[in-house]
Amino acid sequence: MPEKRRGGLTSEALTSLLRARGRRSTRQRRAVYASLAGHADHPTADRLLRDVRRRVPGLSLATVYKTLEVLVGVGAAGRIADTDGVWRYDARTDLHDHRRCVRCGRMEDVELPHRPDRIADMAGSGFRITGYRLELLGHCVPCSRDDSPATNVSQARKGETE
Amino acid sequence: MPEKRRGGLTSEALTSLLRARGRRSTRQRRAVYASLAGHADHPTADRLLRDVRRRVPGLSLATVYKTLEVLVGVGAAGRIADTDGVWRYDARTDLHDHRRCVRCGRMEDVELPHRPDRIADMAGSGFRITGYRLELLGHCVPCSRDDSPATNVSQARKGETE
DNA sequence: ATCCTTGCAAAGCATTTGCAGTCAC
DNA sequence: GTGACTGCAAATGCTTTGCAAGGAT
Repeated sequence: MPEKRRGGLTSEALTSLLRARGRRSTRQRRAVYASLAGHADHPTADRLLRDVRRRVPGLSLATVYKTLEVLVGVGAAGRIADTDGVWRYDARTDLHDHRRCVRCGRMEDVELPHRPDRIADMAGSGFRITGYRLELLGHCVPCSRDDSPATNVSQARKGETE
Repeated sequence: MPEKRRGGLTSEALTSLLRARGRRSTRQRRAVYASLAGHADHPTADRLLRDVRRRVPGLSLATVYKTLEVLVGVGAAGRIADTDGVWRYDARTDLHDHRRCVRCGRMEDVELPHRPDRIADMAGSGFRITGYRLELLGHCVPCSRDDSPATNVSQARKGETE
């Protein structure tokens, strides 16, 4: 389902960005970025590997991780700690929130009507708030059709209590 | 700093709860729970091990994990996925939010004035919201005194982009 | 021709699991 | 006495690291 550009940088823009930061533009990096930008959800490194390998056969998982670190470093990607302890990546680097399906583990962007600055008031007793992280939990559209097999149940293995 | 009961169940109440659920009340379980209930922050399994070992010398990390699983199972504790991918535990099981110091990694409870049901409106396009997770990020009081050495910098190692 | 990147394999961590001995009931 | 629990050690799964060979500039 992915592979369609969903915004993000063009291949050339990515190359410029990398060079501007003293990093090289390689086939692997362009391909990983293209795949990431093509995902509306927030793929894990492993997911990206399987995806990109169709175009770059020899690609290794270590390279995916190293590449993602570079992409995050130059500001072309963001890294999100999922509640199941796995890193997820995102071609969007602006502030936004997420929603995660507790059944299949899928994580998507959400546009909240009010990105509250009110949050700052929530501090309390001297804590100096610099940001926050909001994750909505629930059931995504496919998983709401209750009996259909979960898209990717394996990703939902560890639940969170709270 | 910890070891003072901060609410939570008495030793007897914990024993009753465990028995009611068909589990046994052991020295290890009571000690782990007592330590957990004595923490205002949200300790990791490793932190609890170091803490409880002062009272129960031979305690193993595996037992701490198994115990925490049982405590969560009987509703005596909650488990929170930290943004650095490490599990943290909490003797509070009611709904509440957290704030985390981005410098020392310390995570504490926050009482938000409005535990919004507004959140439910944030759904969008068929996503059925069942809950959410809000984590305020910032600098805790000790870490706000900028030059003081961080309480526990090691816990802050992995940052989050967003 | 540099020296940054890649891919492999091995190492690191937090967490989980298997199993014989031990303890709560 | 029995079966659940403990502690050790080994296994797991994700991520990182070391290093020789390869590729971008």
